[in-house]
Amino acid sequence: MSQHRHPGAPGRAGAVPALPDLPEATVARLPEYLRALHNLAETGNETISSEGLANAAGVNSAKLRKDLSHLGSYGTRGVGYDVTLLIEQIEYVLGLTQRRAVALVGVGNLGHALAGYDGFAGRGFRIAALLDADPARVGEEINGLVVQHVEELPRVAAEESIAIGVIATPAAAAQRVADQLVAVGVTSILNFAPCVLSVPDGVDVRKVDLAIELQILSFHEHRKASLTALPAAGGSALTALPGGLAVTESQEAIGT
Amino acid sequence: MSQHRHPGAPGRAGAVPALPDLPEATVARLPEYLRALHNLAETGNETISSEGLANAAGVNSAKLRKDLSHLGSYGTRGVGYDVTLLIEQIEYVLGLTQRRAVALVGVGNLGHALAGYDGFAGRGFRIAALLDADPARVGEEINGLVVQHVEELPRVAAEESIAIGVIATPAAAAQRVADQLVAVGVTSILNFAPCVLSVPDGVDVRKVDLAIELQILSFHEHRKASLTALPAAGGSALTALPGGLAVTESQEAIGT
DNA sequence: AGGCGCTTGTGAACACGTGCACAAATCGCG
DNA sequence: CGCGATTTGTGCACGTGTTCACAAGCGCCT
Repeated sequence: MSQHRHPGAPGRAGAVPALPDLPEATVARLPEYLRALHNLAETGNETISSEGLANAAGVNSAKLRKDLSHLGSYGTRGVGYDVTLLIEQIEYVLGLTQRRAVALVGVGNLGHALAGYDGFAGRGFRIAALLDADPARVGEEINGLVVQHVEELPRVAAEESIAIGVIATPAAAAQRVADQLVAVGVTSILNFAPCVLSVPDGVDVRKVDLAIELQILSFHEHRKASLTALPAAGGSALTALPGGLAVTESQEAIGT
Repeated sequence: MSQHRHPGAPGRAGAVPALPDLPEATVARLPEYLRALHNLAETGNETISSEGLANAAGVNSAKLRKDLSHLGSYGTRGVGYDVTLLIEQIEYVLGLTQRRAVALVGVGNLGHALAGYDGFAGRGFRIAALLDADPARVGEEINGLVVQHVEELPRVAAEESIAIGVIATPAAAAQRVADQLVAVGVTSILNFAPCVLSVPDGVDVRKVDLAIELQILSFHEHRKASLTALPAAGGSALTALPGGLAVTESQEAIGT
């Protein structure tokens, strides 16, 4: 039914949607656009200009247009983009038209938080299973799901057709878990453990390391401190100990 | 005091360290190298070749050498890098020689996990304060810290000389918190809320959005599925409405 | 109907990041 | 003491991503 109405099918004649292989940088921004679009839709906007959407997503408008053009975009010159249509477009490309099942391995500190994070359900994902290697944690109920032993993974994967695995274990256990996930057919892994995973070709791994993010910020702090210290030429010792420069430019922030 | 002994001071004559402004991509990898180096140090390695370290960090060895060369690196040809020295170098550049104080705002689901995350303490950071806008949460003790009301931020910032703010609030509150952080002199923010923050120039914001990571993975899943589906040339309708294609190609992953 | 203003889509220049391949440097050994 | 094995540091070519600037297209207003 109504292939033409469905967001997925590009306007072209061809039958096969054949995802254009988007630049990786573009893919990484699409979710951001999607979130901004959902906000706009909720506030009653029917169309949005590239400029407006770019602002909402925090990017350059030319970049946004180029990104959207990659997916054969459906903007109208002089008007902008149809918000609903664009949402459907992007959700199709990102493969969010089906709700993907996620298995979360490692129900420790972070795992608990992830299990309870409502941002997943709202954005196309369903946590289908919680797993842990620690028998003491098996049986615990979190957010309506019961923690199962990680050895149950093959059965769970078969039942739920798991698409994505999330690793929230300590670093020492992560590689082993990754191997187990791969063994049951998972081809996408989100790794929160601070370590490098080796996986076969065809398996995608994305890594999130909270400490790394902080360290990057630390670098910029360090750099800013060394720069502001230079003109004064005063103390290199001070560079290491920024007491409280503070408030001066805070007003600038408010102008939204 | 002891500028010369400090790892930071490059061997050159000059007094001012004057951080070379590294390529952003390099900065983002340095923490990874640092982690790998700490592992190596623990397992008793005194030196490491670029090849070895590159493997441990999951990057190309040429890239690693170029990265290290940017910070005026201290490798020895024919031998490799002195692990301890390199650790000191990188820690200096990243500004980790001083332990930076972090204020965490938003002690909900995720905030709890972050507050308890031991990866911070081990890597140069100290959570100096927990803050929340919800009076019901104020007073709660997490990991030895008592949650304070977010209005206490100015006092806390003055006492602890907060360098970095972490926002783990709902999206609706994030901009307001960011403004407050900026107002007390914080110039680096790690934002977990799914929204764009606007901050004045000179303030760095890094964003971590768990759902976005999953959506990127989802795209690749979708793409992989559409590729394996193509040879079959079966149904475009099916591609657009993937009712339950699922598992078919799962075996492919196993071939290491 | 026609013109005008606005917005998209994109060609082209530019900046940035990556990877190869090799010369220069260092160590260990005979 | 000199030679060969090894490994760093880097010049260069390439690919990717970003930004500008503008022609083409669309709707609205007169």
